[in-house]
Amino acid sequence: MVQAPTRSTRQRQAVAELLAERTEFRNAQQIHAELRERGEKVGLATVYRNLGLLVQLGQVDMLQGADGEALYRQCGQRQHHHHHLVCRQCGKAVEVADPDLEQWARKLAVQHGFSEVSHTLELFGLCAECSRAAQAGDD
Amino acid sequence: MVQAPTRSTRQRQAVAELLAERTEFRNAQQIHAELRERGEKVGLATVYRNLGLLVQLGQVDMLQGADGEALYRQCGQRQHHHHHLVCRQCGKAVEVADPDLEQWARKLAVQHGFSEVSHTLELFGLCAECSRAAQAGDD
DNA sequence: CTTTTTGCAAATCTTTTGCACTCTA
DNA sequence: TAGAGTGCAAAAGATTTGCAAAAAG
Repeated sequence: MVQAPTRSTRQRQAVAELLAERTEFRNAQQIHAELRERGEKVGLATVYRNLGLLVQLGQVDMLQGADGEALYRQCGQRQHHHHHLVCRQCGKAVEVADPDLEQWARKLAVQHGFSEVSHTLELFGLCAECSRAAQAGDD
Repeated sequence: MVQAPTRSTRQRQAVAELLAERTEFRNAQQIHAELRERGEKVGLATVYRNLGLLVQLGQVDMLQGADGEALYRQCGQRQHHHHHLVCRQCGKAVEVADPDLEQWARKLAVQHGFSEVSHTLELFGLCAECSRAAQAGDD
C-alpha cells in the first residue's frame, strides 16, 4: 500500500501546483529549473522525491522518454489505465484510450506461459505547432 | 543512411556471436560480463560501441527495461516492426506481432494534428520457469 | 602505411542517498 | 518537541568520450 505524505510543505505544493498548470510531459530537471525561475527555493533532490511520491499516489503519470529519462505529467484520467501521444519536441501530450491491449496481452501471456503481464505503450510524434515551427525555421 | 563497419574485429564478432546464441534480452554490462567469462578480452566501452552499431544496422533489437537501462537481443524478425513479451526476471522473450497499432496510431495522430508518429510497446511478465522458481524458493 | 577499433580512465547525466538541519503538526 | 521533510554534496549507475596504442586491410 502507498501511504500519503503526512505533512504539507511549501516545496511539495510548489511541485504539485506546477504540474497542475502545465499539460506537457517534462523531466525532473526541467521542473526543477522552472520552479527556480519562479523564485521557488527547492532542491533538485526534493523535486525528485516529491515527483516519486506523486507518482506512487497515482496523481502523476510518469513515462520513459526516448532518451531514457523519466518524464512527468499530471493527467486527467486518474482511474483508468491509459496511454499518451506525446510530442517529441515540446512534450505536449494527449491522453488516449487503451485499444484493448489488455485482453490481447492477457491472451498472449497465457499462450506463452507468462503471468503477471503488464505493458507499456506510448506514441511519440510531432505536434502541429512544432511541426509548423520546424518547417519555418530549420530543416 | 547507416554505414556498415568497415573492419571485422575479434571483439565485434564476439559480441555478435553471443547475441546470436542467446535469445534473452540483456543489458550491456551482462553481455560484457558474459564475454569475459568466456575468456574474451573485450572492454566495456567496446561492447557499448558495437551494440550501438548492431542496433543501427537493424541486426539487434534494443528496448528500455523497466529500470531505464537498455536491453539488447538479436531477433528473428528483422523486417517487420514487432514487439516483445519479455520476462522481467530472466529476460527471456517472445516476439509478438503488432496488433494493428500501426493504423490505430496513425489515425490518432491525424485526429490530433500530430505527424511522424512512432510507438513503443513492450509486454513484461514472468515466464513459466521463473514463475515456478518463484513459488518454490522465495515468497 | 593508413585508418578503423580498442582499452582505459575520465567525464557525463540522471537519479539516489547520507546526514545534519529545518520546519510542520 | 518529535519526526517528516529538505538541502547539499557525495555516491551510484549507465553510457559516452578523449586519446594513445593495437590491429585490420
